[in-house]
Amino acid sequence: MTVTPRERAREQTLAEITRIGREQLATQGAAALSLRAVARDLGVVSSAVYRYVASRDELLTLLVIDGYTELGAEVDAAVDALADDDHRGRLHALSHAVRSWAIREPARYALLFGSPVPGYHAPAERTTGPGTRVIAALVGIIEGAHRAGVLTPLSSSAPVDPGLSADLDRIRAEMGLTVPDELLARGVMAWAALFGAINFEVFGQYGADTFADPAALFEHHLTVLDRILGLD
Amino acid sequence: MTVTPRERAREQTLAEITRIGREQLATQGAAALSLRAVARDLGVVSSAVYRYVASRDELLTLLVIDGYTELGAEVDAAVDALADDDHRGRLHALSHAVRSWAIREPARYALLFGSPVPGYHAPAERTTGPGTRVIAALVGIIEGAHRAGVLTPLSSSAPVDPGLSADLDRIRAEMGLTVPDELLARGVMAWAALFGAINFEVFGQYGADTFADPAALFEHHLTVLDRILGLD
DNA sequence: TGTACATCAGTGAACGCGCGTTCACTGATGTAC
DNA sequence: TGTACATCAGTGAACGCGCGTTCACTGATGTAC
Repeated sequence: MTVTPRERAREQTLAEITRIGREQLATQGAAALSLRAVARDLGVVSSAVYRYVASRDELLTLLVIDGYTELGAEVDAAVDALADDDHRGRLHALSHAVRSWAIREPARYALLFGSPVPGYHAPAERTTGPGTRVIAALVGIIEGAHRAGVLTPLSSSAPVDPGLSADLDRIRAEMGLTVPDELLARGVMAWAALFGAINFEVFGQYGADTFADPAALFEHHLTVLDRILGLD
Repeated sequence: MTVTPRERAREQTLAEITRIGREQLATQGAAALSLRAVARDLGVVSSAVYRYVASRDELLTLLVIDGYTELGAEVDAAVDALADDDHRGRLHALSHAVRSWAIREPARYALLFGSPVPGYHAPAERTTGPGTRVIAALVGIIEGAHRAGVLTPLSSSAPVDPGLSADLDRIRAEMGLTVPDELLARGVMAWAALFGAINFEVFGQYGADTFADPAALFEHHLTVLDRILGLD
């Protein structure tokens, strides 16, 4: 199984194509991503790209996987840099990692978490794995804190609807969790809230001059996240 | 100031154009919105549309305003249907109104709250007014609950960063509010969390079969919203 | 080591398509006297 | 009420543009004997 020069060249070109795709995404947005433009930047005739990528949708899929993978790696690295029992530290590290990546890579972030690209459907069998790394990390933190018994119980813990409970059972089984329904449901809300806050900031929903220091706002948001999960 | 038949016809055609634009949005997405397609549906030659709309961007702006206005009206109606002192009821009515509209009009929702349309910048002077109706209603509910003294104080109320505090001062002045910094900041997070949850549901971030009953999940999210704001 | 053949990257032309926008025009509707 | 002129909605042709994808091809790189 030696790697031939040809194979190496092929991999390099493919990597170059996704690199150019990322750039295109950044300057034009996903809807304007075009194989012809990629070919131009690659210095090659448009049809040549079809040696590497079957279609425009295939390139989008590569970019989706690429984005989820990079984001997931950064999140995991940030979380793992902290001690297992520093639950709040890990939650904040995760949150900061997502926000930093989103601000650094707004177009790729938009591809993953913004409105769907019209006419494109990501193939679940290829994107689900990389696409669930952040929520997996978040749920892992919650599970750890729960097992350590450091989550302050809710004063009034609302019982969970039976239909929802069935869904949560399945998730718990799939991910090997022990957290109770109500806490798991709060975890989902924390996840949505985190990305909602980042969406608003990255997509400019706050308005141009409303918050001079969005980082300070985000820090406050993190205290709210702690509160949602009972991590305070 | 009588309305001439010509003026009436003009207004009707303009309304027809935005109606067709809404349809296009629903089937194609914002990036694919095209004046030529609108002209086709209107049964008119493509250049005729320019009698009514200066450019494609102008049509997008009309659709943005149209969307914010409809959403704002539905939210206001839902909130105002409840008694002034039913703070939690009003918060839930607002949330349900936004969610219902988003699910009913996913493409228009995406135009307002999804990733920015590449190459298009909404003119702030025309969209800010309609675009702030939901947050205005939300903050109004919080202000009312605060004045009524029904918000349970936080066990540990994190002090707010000075830079953020300055921003909040400005907002408070602009909107005529009396809520303290920390509560106002939580209101912003509640706003982001609400839209984050709706984003995930409408944009399919949860995955195809993860939650069989998203309405039940949303109900639980509302209890978390209550908790964020101290409305429980 | 040398030759014959297979593999594969990249070429160039072509297909059919849709887009935004401009411009000179026709003909109907409105207005001033 | 009737005529002369102005306004304006809509036409049709054209501009220059970019797109995804297919296909027969050339020529270099690799492989088997």
